[in-house]
Amino acid sequence: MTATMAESSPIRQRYRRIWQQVAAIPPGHVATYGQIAEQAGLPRGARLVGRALGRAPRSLELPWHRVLNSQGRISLRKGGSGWKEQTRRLTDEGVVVTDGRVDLKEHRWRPSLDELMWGPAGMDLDTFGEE
DNA sequence: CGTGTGACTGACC
DNA sequence: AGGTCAGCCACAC
Repeated sequence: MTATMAESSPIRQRYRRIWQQVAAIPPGHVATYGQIAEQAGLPRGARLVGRALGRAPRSLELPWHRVLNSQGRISLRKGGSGWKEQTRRLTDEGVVVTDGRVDLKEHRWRPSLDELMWGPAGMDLDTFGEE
């Protein structure tokens, strides 16, 4: 009972919606915390996105490195291991990163209406838990 | 239950 | 461009 309640708690559902949106960011593109929050139906939930990423199960293998702040900058501690890892992952998929900063005008993901409503074709929603 | 703390943001200066 | 600040919301103490 207790476990079931925790699994379907409101906050847990919000996390799953956030994880789904992050998983939908195409390689070579980026999104902002605020953008992911909005697409997940959580306006003003940018901080929650950061928290959700930190709590995401490793098994989901989320492309967390494609999420940047509103200025297109990496939000992890500059120069830290996470910062370097994010820079490397982005660079590896063709995103130009200059001193922890990405040009949103060039790399920002702009989902189509269909993607916003149904998610990218072929995405397995079951991975994120029951809905 | 009050306080402080962030993988945040937009408004101001 | 760079610094402050008040909202923001879940969470740790």
